[in-house]
Amino acid sequence: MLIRVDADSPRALYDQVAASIRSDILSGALAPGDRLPAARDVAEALDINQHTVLHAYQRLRDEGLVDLRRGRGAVIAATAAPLADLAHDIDDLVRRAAALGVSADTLAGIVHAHRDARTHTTRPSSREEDSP
Amino acid sequence: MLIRVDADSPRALYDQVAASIRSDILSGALAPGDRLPAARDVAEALDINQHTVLHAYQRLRDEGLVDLRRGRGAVIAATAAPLADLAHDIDDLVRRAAALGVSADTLAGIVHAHRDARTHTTRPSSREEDSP
DNA sequence: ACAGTTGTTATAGTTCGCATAGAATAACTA
DNA sequence: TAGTTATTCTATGCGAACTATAACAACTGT
Repeated sequence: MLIRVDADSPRALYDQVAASIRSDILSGALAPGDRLPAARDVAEALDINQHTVLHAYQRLRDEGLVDLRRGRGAVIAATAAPLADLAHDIDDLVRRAAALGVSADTLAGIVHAHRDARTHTTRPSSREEDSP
Repeated sequence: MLIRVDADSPRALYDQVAASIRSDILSGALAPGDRLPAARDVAEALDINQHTVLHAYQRLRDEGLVDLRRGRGAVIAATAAPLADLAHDIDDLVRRAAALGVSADTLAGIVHAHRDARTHTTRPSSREEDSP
């Protein structure tokens, strides 16, 4: 497995590291039980700070994707298994969106907002669209 | 239409405003040709700065969802039409992910990373998972 | 032509998350 | 016991986000 980050990207470094690992879980390159390299090693290899890598690891832990135990390192959690099941569906959606001219960036924003999709409040407070 | 923001959310205010409008386009509450309220008015109603609202509008313009012209205001672009076509698919995916215990937040991260899905580099650089 | 509306641009200050650095500590492995 | 690795702490620099004011340019309606 290889983690890539782009210092020029507007995206936070820790977020890029986490995304990179998520992708590997999604593609099956990383499976439950597999061990991630030590944060120190990743940091050195990418020439970034150890804390930044650990930040990514801790975020993945919050998402239930990895288990962290000091002395033992970071291990892909069993909970991560369902993620691979979504791989095909996600790829499909992204592809279909792209065909419609909707970027993955925009699509991600929509998915992100889908937390309160059911409590969505579109109650009209003023009229702006009544006449041609 | 009603725009909601949460000052305590870790998400940027301008991003919340943009997401709120995107949702309304997605649900059909806003259609091409519809006019958004003036940035000044939205800012006053939400008790935030005018620039923050305009930042959201400009982001939506970058995504091709709205047209901005001074003196005339912000209007939903014709390009935004395909977005509604994705509504059902997105809802499906989010629901399926939730059933698997994958949060919309995590899902959004994955979709976001799908920009370089085809040039993805999982070339092994070291061995960590060869034996039990 | 004129006044009102609305996005655009500019400047400036505050707050806060991100990233860095160094160091000490606790849990696990061999 | 020695080595590995995540955890926690303090501290600093940087930039994005947000705010506040103000002037300006394009468009609308009268």
